[in-house]
Formats: sequence, C-alpha cells, structure tokens
Amino acid sequence: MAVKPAYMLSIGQLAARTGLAVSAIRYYETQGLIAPGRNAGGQRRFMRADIRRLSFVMIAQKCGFSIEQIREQFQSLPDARTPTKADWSRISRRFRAELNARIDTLSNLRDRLDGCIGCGCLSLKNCALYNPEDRAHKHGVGPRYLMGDRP
Amino acid sequence: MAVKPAYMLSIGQLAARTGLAVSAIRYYETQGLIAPGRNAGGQRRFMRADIRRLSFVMIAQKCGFSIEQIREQFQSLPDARTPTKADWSRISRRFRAELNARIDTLSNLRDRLDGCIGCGCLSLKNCALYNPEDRAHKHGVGPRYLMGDRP
DNA sequence: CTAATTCCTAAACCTAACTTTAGGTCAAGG
DNA sequence: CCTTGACCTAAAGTTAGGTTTAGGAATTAG
Repeated sequence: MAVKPAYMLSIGQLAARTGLAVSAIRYYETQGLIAPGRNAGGQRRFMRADIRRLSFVMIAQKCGFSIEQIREQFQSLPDARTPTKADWSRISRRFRAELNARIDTLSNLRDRLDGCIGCGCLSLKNCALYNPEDRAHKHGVGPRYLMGDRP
Repeated sequence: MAVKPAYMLSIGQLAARTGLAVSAIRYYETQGLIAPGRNAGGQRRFMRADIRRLSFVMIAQKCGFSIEQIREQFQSLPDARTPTKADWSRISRRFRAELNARIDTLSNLRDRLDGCIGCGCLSLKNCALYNPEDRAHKHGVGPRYLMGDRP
C-alpha cells in the first residue's frame, strides 16, 4: 500500500513543528536536505521523519556546520526508506566526533589564553597566542599554529 | 617627540606579518577594528601593536566571533595609547568567558547526543535532542531547549 | 631619472544562507 | 460558490565578510 495522506504534513505544519520559516524549508529543499513529495495540486507533502531531518539540520547549524557538510552527512541516510534508529545513530556518531574536535580546538585555545593571562604576556615575543614578532616571525606568518584549521 | 616612522609598518608589511590579505586589512579599517595613521603621501602606517590587534581578530574569528563582537571587545582598549599587558589581559579574560560558554554549549550537546546514541533513540517522542513529536509539541517549537541561543 | 612595485579609493562582485516580493494557484469553511 | 488563507515558482534583495577591478598616485630599486 502507498503512503497514507493522513500521515503527511503541509509545509506550514512542518514549519510550525520545527520552528523554521516556510521559506527556509523550501530553501533546504533546493539544497537537497529534504525531498518532499507533492499532492495532486502540486503542494509539498512531508513525512513525519522530515521533522527529524530538519531538527538535525538546526542542531548541526548551531554547531557551525554548513549546509554542504550536513548534506554530506545525510548521504549516509537511506533514500528509499524511512531512516531507522540505527541510521540516525550512525550519523550521530560521526557528528559527535566532529563536535569533539571542535571542543578540543576551543579548549586548547582557552588553555593557551589562560597561560597568557597568567603570565601577563599577550604582547611578548614568544607568547603562544600572539606569535607575530621578530623572533617568531621566521617560523611563518600569523598566529596559525594555534588553530588546527578546522573552521 | 612624535611617532618614529622607523617603527611603523606599511599595509603590505603588516599583511606579511599577520598572514592577512591587504584587502582584508583595509576592510577591517572600514569596520573600525584598526585605525592606522597616514604618511605624507596618504599611505597607511601601522604600529607594531596593530599586529597584536589583528592576531586577536584572527583568533576570535576562528572561534566564531563576528566582527561586531570583536569591535565591542576592542572598545575596552585605549584609543590614545598603546594597549598595555593589563589591557590585553582584561580583554582576554572576557574572551575566555565567552569561549567557556561555547565549550559548555557544545559539550552539553555532545553529552545529549551520547545519551541518544546509548539509548538508540533519536527518533523517540521524548528524546532530548529531537523534541518535535506530539508529546513534546506543546512545550514549544523545534529542538530549541537544547541550544542556549548563543550563536 | 625611470621603471617596477606598492599603495590609494570607489565601486562592483562573491558566497552562504536565507527572506521578500510579485503574480498566480489550491484548499477549506460558510 | 465564493472568499480567505495557505501554497506555488521565479527572481530579486539582504547580511556578513571579504575579494576583485579600474584608474591613479606614491615609493623604491637600479
């Protein structure tokens, strides 16, 4: 049997459920984050599972992931069937790893900052945070060894 | 006595020292993050202290702070004199607090995610991460109690 | 002194992530 | 049936954070 219309949501209902703007949901469709069906009149019809997808999008964005990165994550979700718990669990595990990396980067930065506050430097030639002066200059440019370059 | 030209940097030299593009430095000037002097010919002349300012800008941006937020932080730096260690230490302390808040938000998120992976949910009505279903619906919209709303 | 760099401004352009607008269609209630 | 509100598409506008371009002027190397 086919999908039961009774279980489907209009874009406005989905917007109400997720807190997203209707225009944002349409935009996410153009970006391949969701792929709703259409009813006879051409209006979008969403499955309840799409609430989950969009919730994930919102959370991931709050964590600083781009739409492109989220789309990549979603590629491990099945196209044909509704994602299972295992599907979401797998994707969440990856997400967790990314989160941890970000936390580590920030913690590292904070600890160096602590060191600088402690030593009163922040302007000294060999400060770990501000490495721009003459002595450190030959090692390269800018404060870059501070940042793991994971934006 | 006035400022000694020998101690000043051209925009190209500052760019080389910080790793920023010349265009970015000029842009930061329009945004009020630096206020270089000019020489007789109208070219910008920077003080060495500006290297520190720009390094701070780069680090803060890596941490996700906007230019506006950085400008606000910089308002506690003195206009008239070169910032002292104490000035930078003060600003760093605030920055540290912000960093900690971000780390906490991410850690909180990760822990909730851990819980979800552990319980295999991520799709259940009462999952802490995905709160969109019928039961939770009446408490408001979206997965918002997860996020402290500090972007 | 001259040529090659570097620098100047103003304005246009760029990407991401959306929102707004314009002009029209669909669906639901009375 | 008719009206109102929700929905549709396409295109233009918006903000942040810059970069690129165009047309000159200042500086520096030889």
